[in-house]
Amino acid sequence: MTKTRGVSTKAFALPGKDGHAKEAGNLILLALPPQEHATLFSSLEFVRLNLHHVMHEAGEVMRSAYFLNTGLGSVLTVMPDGKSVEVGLIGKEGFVGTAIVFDFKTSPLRVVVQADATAYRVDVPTLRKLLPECPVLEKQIQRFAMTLAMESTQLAACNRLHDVEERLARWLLMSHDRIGGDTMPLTQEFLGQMLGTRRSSVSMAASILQKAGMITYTRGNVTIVNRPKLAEAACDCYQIIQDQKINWQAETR
Amino acid sequence: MTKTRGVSTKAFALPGKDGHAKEAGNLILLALPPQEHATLFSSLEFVRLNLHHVMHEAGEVMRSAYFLNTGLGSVLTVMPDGKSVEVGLIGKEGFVGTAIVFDFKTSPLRVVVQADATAYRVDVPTLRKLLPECPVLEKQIQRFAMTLAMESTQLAACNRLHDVEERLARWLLMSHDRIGGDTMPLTQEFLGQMLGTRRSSVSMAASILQKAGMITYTRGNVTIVNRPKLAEAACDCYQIIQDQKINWQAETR
DNA sequence: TCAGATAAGTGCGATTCCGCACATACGCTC
DNA sequence: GAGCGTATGTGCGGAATCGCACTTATCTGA
Repeated sequence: MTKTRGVSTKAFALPGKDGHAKEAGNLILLALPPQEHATLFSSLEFVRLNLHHVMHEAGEVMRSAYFLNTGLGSVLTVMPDGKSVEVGLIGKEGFVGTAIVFDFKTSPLRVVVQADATAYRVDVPTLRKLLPECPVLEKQIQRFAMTLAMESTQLAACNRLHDVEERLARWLLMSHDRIGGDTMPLTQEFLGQMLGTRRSSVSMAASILQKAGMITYTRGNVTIVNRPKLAEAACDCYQIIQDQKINWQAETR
Repeated sequence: MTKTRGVSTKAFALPGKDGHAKEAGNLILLALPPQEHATLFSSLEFVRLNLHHVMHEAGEVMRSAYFLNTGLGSVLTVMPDGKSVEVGLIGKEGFVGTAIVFDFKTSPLRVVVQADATAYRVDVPTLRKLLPECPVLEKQIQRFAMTLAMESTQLAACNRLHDVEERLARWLLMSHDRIGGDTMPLTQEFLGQMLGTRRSSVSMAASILQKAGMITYTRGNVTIVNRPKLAEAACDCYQIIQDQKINWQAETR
């Protein structure tokens, strides 16, 4: 596990489905006061989520919520014609199912797993029952929801104003930040859905980044080989989003 | 005042700066229970906001929050180079300053007034002090914040995937919904900032809509003359956002 | 080892949008 | 009503992207 950015890395053990203790990497869980942790404890189920597993489907009733430990999830707006655009990324710093905390039953967004992930899952009815007893948890999820919302507004502008190559570089950096290694399981088709563009546009852009020595890729895998150079190719949006999160993390009443 | 969509239209009087009673059109205020209304009462200041007045500047500390009665506000993501994209609209159904309720001091978004507006303004420190005594208000603002966030994700996809003409039509419909009359004070330059495109692209698109008999416009003013036809020219996003809001309004635990 | 499935490379015409510039038209003020 | 500031119309070449289709490469499993 990598650094946890200012939050205690002291992991605690929770029981997994298979009876083995698992390490919690999720930063929201790690930061909970002991009594809230104790309250949640028995309701969390450790799960492994496969690549492209759909955690929430757009418009459908949400049945589970997830605290990711490893891997990451993509939040997508899906159009009636099937086209999609990514509007947010959720890793171990966050929570999948923010709308639940505001008493909504459905969400218009799809959330899919990128890279195999591990998470603690909780049933929505259970979570609703426990939330009143966990004010810190509720507040943390709410704040994360707003952080995610702000990220989506920046991505909205980025997707409107910047070209594919810049956005691809930006996207790779954002994912790289939340994944252990330098190699990520990605197809160009998938990247097209994230960036809201054609696969062939991704192909051209990826080819340019590869020739420039920033990345290499083979069928279904992208490896970042020169991150600083990749950061130069990305638009400012990457840094803007980073800075925003840092600012907001620091801001408390 | 128009219909208030399922919320009691019984207006209540609040003292204005000039001592005269003003009518509250803001739906959140109207739906408050009497005791919360009483708590807020004396802290609200009736204000008139001029066209293009900046209610919140991106990145700056928020000093006031606003409950709009008439007119509307645009929420914008602003890029370092000055380009901008609209990511949300706030009218009398909402609240300007949602981040405050989650204990954030700043917001990365600019909120500007479109069409002259009237609002109840409250100082941020005062609001923070009163919120613990107003759980219904807090919950309502939080839910509105999420609704706005979901709207922004749909706009993100729309701005990425649809062309200027469709987006312009969509935008005019959305604004028309929240403004009393059919004529709106809009320049093409302003519309370009909303849609994240060049003024001249707006000029071309507006010209097409005018020739098709949907709108007319003169220097700084746009009038909608055939709304149904305009709705046909807009992308599905208009209807999708409408439906989402209706769904979410109905959803309570 | 071969067949089928899936991923990636490439080409092409059409379209949209870009940045920029300049001309024109409108409305306000003196 | 003359002049000025601002809004709008329009044109141009170029760049990015689109939609589509076809080829090539790679992986997988029978």
